[in-house]
Amino acid sequence: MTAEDNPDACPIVRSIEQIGSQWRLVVLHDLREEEKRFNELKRSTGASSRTLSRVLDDLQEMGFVSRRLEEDAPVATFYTLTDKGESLCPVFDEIETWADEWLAPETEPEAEPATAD
Amino acid sequence: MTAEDNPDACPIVRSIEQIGSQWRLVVLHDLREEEKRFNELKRSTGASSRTLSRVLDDLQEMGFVSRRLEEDAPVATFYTLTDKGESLCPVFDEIETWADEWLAPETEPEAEPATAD
DNA sequence: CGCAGGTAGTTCCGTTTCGATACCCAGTTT
DNA sequence: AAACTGGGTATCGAAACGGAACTACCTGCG
Repeated sequence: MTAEDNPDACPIVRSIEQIGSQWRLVVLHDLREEEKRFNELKRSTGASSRTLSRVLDDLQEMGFVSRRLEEDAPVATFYTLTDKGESLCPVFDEIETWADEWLAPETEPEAEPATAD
Repeated sequence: MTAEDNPDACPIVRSIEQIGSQWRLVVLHDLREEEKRFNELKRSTGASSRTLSRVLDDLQEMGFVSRRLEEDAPVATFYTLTDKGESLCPVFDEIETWADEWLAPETEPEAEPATAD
C-alpha cells in the first residue's frame, strides 16, 4: 500500500492516502485562512524547505493547492487552496471540534471529556 | 516538529500530529465498525505485521485503542476503539462526506463536484 | 502422533521516504 | 559591494516502512 492512488480501496481510505500525512494536513490547514507565500508557510508550519517544497508539489499535483506567481516587482509566489482544497474545511472543522474536546490546551483528559454533561 | 506532543502548537495541529498518519487513520477507521483481531486488521488494512504492530502500540499509548486479550480457548486478542477513539467518528464521517463528493469511485471530478445543486 | 495451518506478534534487513542543513540564484536593501 | 529575503534544489544521514522469516502456541486432519 502507501500508494497515492489505490482504486481498490474504499473512498475513505483513498482520502486518507491523499490527505493523511502530518505535513499535508498542516499545510492545508494553514492555507485555510488566506493565501500564503513559501517562506510564510515555512515559518508558520515549521516544515523545512525541502519538506515544504515536496508537500506543496504533492498538494498541487493532487489539486488541493494552486501556485500563483507574481512576476511584478520582486517575483513572489503565493499558494492558495483550490476548490478541492477548500472542500476539506468541514473536515478541519470536525478535527477542531474534536481537539476542543480532547486536546484542550490546559486540560488533557484521559477519560471522557467533561463537556457539560 | 514532528513531535507527538507539542504544547506550543494550536490544538488542531496537535490533533494532526496524533492522528495524521496514513496507518493510524486507516486502522482507526477500520475499527469503527467493530472490534477486530490482529490478523483481521492486517488483512483489511493491508499493513505489514511490523507496521500494524507499531501502529497499534502507538494508538494504545495515545489512548485511542484498547487491547483485549481473551485467554479462553485459543488465546485471542481484540482491538477496540476507546471512547477517545470513538470520538473521532465525526471526523471520519466528514472525510467520508468529502470522499463521496470528490473521490466517487466511478467519477473523479477535477473541478466542482456535481452534487445536485 | 505429526504435520499443515492459523493467531499474534518480533527480528532482521533492504528500500523508501523524511527532514535538516547547506547551498544557489535573483532581487533589494544599505 | 555585502548582507538579507524569497523560493527553492542537492545532499546525506535518520527514521519509517514492507516483507520475509522466525517464535510460540493452539487447532484440526489423516
